[in-house]
Amino acid sequence: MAGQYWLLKSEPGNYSVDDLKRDRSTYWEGVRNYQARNFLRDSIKKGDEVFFYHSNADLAGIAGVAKVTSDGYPDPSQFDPKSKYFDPKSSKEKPLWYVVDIQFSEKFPAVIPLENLKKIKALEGMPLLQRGQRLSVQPVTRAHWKVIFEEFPGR
DNA sequence: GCCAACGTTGGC
DNA sequence: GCCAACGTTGGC
Repeated sequence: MAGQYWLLKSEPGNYSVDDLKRDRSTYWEGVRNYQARNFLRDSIKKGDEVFFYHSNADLAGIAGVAKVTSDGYPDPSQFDPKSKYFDPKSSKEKPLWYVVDIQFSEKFPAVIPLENLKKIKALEGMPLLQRGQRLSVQPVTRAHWKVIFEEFPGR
């Protein structure tokens, strides 16, 4: 199957696109929502591409692009009592939470603000733009992915 | 900091 | 299994 597209949210105060650019790669730890977990465990595959989204930021919006470099695997932080993501309900035999590895691809010269995305007719129906939606891992259709690059050629 | 929307927990 | 209470997310 051809590569799929996703949007991953991060609070830049916690981990920003600049952090990813510096690190070059990371694993997307700390997702503790079952719907998002299912995407990480079952759906996201090595080779997929993701928008790096800044949430809870001075300027909320899409900040860059990254590439997925692994399929989902158990989130190591859930087993670490010292981690803020530690989950005593999880076990190595039956892990609850998953991560994928991602690699830096591109930082946009300017964040594409959520506000601007909302104005684009062709993006209607995109999960990100739905009222009250707060899923931190979301699928992005190929059509929406393309529209965003077309609408913001210089980003 | 506010608060609406949503997810999770736990008593029954 | 219901649902109120509580906690979290995230835009503003």
